[in-house]
Amino acid sequence: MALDTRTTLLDAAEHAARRRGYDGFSYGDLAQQIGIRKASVHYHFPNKSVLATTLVQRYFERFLRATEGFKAQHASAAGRLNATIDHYRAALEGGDCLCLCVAFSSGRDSLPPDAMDQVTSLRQAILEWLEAVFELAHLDGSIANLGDAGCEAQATLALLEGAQLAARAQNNLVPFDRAVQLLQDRL
Amino acid sequence: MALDTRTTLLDAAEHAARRRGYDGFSYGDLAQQIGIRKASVHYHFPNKSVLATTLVQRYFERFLRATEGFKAQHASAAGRLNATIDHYRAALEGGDCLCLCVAFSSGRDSLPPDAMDQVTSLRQAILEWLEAVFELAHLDGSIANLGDAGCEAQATLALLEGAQLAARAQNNLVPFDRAVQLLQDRL
DNA sequence: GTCTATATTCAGATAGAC
DNA sequence: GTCTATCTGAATATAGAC
Repeated sequence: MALDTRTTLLDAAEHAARRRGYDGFSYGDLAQQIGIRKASVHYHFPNKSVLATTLVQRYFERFLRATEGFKAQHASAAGRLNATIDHYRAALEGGDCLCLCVAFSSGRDSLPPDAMDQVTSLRQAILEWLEAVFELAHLDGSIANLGDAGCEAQATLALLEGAQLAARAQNNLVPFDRAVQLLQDRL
Repeated sequence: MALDTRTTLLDAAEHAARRRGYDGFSYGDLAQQIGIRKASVHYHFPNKSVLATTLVQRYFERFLRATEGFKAQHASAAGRLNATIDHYRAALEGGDCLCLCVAFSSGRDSLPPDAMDQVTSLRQAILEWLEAVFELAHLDGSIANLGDAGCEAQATLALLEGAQLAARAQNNLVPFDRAVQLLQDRL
């Protein structure tokens, strides 16, 4: 099934953004990668701000679908947290691809405000998901050594994003796995 | 005491790099900020790669001096870890300034290889410092709920760097404080 | 929808005067 | 050490032909 140009473009842009950040890819790069001219990229996304916003929106929707899947597949808090950890691990693609939230947060000042607002919303949604998981854990007892659900959520998101940075800095998954091991030991 | 131009330049560059990443500041920015022309910046640092490498080197030396201070001032593992957390908190400067390691790691692909090598070394030194702290904790018992020192070190670095990202995304220190609270509860 | 051609702006960098 | 002047390349973006 051949994808339309717009989708191919979004895929290429997302991958580039997650590897090199917002400043790190250009319309020229994207055009060359998918075999059209950069003026044609402007036909699909009139400017880079629109492209970035669309990118985060699509990423956001995918995240919501993913958590719906986790809820359907895992009844316990431990199962849902484990699935979330795997999600962040898989996003690394072996070690050189950050989650879009990390890639865009660190370059915050260069990101167009519209796109940054989207990132903030996404971040909030991730925190809410994690907080719900830890609230469930307080009921089902599937995670050891529980603290306040809000703090656990903030700490877990920080751990996952930091672990991604570490993996990327070394270009392999070992630092990620070591960083999350103590959390997984509680499951 | 008036600083020499070179030092003023390094200070401005470090601040800019930690706010906007490697791609996010230019010789023109620096020149304007300190009131000289950009050709004069090239006199002090012939190219941006040299500037970046110098920046990380200086940051590295400062980190080593900081940990020496922590060792002198705090005999317990808990005291040393708390000082390290404070160090990362202070580096945020209220919420819009990342540690150089985070700022440069996320833009890895655009960073000149020499500078990236320096970042890798710095990262390694931070991990060794944290690992030594957790090894001491195994002896002095000042940190509760201890796991393997290597994993604790990786997890702590990830937590601190992730907590910085969270604080920066929201432009205030609250997410940082919430993310590290459970760790501090163990001290 | 995609192209050529072009405008504008800005980046990193160098030569050479003072 | 700092300046003016200039080069080169690349980025975002637009106009208009096909």
